[in-house]
Amino acid sequence: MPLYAQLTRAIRFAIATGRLRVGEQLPTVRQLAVELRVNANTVARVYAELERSGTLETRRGVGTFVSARHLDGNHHEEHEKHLQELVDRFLEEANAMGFSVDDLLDQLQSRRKKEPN
Amino acid sequence: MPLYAQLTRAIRFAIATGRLRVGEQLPTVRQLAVELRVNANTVARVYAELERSGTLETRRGVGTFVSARHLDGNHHEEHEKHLQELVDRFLEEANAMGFSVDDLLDQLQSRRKKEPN
DNA sequence: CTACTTGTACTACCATCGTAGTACAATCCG
DNA sequence: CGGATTGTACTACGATGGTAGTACAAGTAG
Repeated sequence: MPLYAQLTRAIRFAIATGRLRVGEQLPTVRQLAVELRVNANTVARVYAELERSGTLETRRGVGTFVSARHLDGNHHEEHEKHLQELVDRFLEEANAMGFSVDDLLDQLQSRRKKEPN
Repeated sequence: MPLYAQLTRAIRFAIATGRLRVGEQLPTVRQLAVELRVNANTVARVYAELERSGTLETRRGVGTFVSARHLDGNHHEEHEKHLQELVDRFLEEANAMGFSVDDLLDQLQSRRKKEPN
């Protein structure tokens, strides 16, 4: 998995689990780049993408921060839509492999007990 | 989505839904290539991959056929394993987006009523 | 054996993607 | 204003992936 995708996922996860809170500042593009031994541009792209999707806010000369936008109602609806799309892709793939919705449900339910997220 | 992936999926689907039965012959590599306006090699790669995974059997000079192997017990176990892997990937992605297993279950269950596969 | 049909190996080309390098622009702060 | 800090645009390079072209190999059928 490419670096930028890993980073995106990591930040999203940190926010989703509360390890990064609304308003909190993220490391500077360059700081994080050095720390991760990655080009500054790669970090910048991630920040930019997350800004487009409304999870971050960036102010030049200051830094990048966790946006509050993903708490309002509109964003919740969008989030729901993303879940639906994810499930769509999932179903399609499973379908091509010959699995039914019920198969998936069974499998998921057995996970629920093992690793309750 | 690349041609070879589309084709793979289509064949898998056809077999899973019974539109292609065990023992039945598939079009020749070249036939299908012409029909789909695709290079013969692309079709060949798909056939080869499906043979490796045990869904097809190929006999030079004769043709390619739907294998019976995917009906036996071993293959069922493998199939199960693939399902687990698929669910793993799915869970990881959903997790990175901040969804819990329960969210997914809800979403899936609402699908079950609408499009019963 | 020979002609024909089948799948296959090898190669090369083109597009796309991911990343890095460098130079630029906006903002802050003294 | 002017230096420092922030994010950003542009470019280029390397790697990978997908497809096509061509030539080959294995098997069948007469």
